[in-house]
Amino acid sequence: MKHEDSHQHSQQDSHQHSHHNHNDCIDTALETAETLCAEQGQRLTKVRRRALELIWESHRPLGAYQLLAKLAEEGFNSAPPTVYRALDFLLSAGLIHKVESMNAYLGCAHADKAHKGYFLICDECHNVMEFDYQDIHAALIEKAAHQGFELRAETIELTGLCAKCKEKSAGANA
Amino acid sequence: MKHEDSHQHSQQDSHQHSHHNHNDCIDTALETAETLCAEQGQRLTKVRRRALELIWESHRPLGAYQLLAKLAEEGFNSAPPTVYRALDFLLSAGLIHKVESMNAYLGCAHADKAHKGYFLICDECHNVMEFDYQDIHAALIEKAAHQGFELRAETIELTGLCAKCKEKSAGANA
DNA sequence: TACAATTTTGTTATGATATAACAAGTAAAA
DNA sequence: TTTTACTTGTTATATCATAACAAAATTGTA
Repeated sequence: MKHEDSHQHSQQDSHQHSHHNHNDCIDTALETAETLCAEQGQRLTKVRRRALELIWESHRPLGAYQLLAKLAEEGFNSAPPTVYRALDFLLSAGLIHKVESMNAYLGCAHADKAHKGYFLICDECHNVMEFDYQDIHAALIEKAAHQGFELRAETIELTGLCAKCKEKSAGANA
Repeated sequence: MKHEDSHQHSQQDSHQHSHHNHNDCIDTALETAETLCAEQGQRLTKVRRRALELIWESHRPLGAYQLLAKLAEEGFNSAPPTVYRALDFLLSAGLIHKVESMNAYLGCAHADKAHKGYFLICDECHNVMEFDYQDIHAALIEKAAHQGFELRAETIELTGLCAKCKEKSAGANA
């Protein structure tokens, strides 16, 4: 069974933002974004670029209006279409994912790879891990095809308890 | 590879409701609901029961406000909490599923079986098939566990083109 | 450059989905 | 029958998202 890459967006378990530094991820993501947009003749404008950065800077999936507030603080227009347009752009460029069950948006860690967004979402700390699982993808395609269904997009969102929170709650019970 | 049951909720491909008769499904679902609620000491009140029926009568996942309108027509209270309370009850009893990517609700065809709702959603006709796929379920549990994650719930929503719509569009191109 | 075409952004308004909070009613248990 | 738990009514509001059209910026082209 082939192994898959995974990406933990946060290293903390409280609701506060803090010193966690994943600047490398952010830088990489932004560079990838620049490259992809350039290749495809897409314009990564100021507001789109900044929206993408802010999404990456968040340790958790970010709601549209949370993002809008951050943008507004920085002098961007504060009307909803501003943020939804940026989100639409980033989504269709494959630079972010929408977590449907949270109505929130998350930076995509492998925008260059043409993949599906599979997520593990912790009920407790609300951190989200993205994972890529080729076996499941293949099985779903096969399964759909078996019913004559041509698969185009997948929403795979798994909720439960992450390792840290499981440990913590076990500790609390002991 | 083991096979799984599936359930096609609609037999038509237009947006209109019509003579399609899945009264048997509805009757079975309602009986199951009665039984399950009785067993668990839950009260399937008038509005909850009627909400469940209306969801089943729909050929597609039903939005909360669509359902609310139908209930209101029949003399039930027309304020949003009425419908959301009924939906919450039915969801937690496992009698319906929420399709997150559509913000809509669907009768659950195997409420008695304790399963996950996996869906195939046609982009064209918006019909939804529920399917149950033990292999994928097992693989997901294993995959999550491998990262120390304890899985509690799964949202698996696959979109694309159903057999009928694929046929139709092929016909149009010929 | 000047012009047209295209894309992006600004702006106002509204639609769609969902919940908070507290009062009143109803059914079940003691 | 009184208490308790649960369910429903009611008003208000929070949250998520888009329609429609005007203005500005960018790009392509003569």
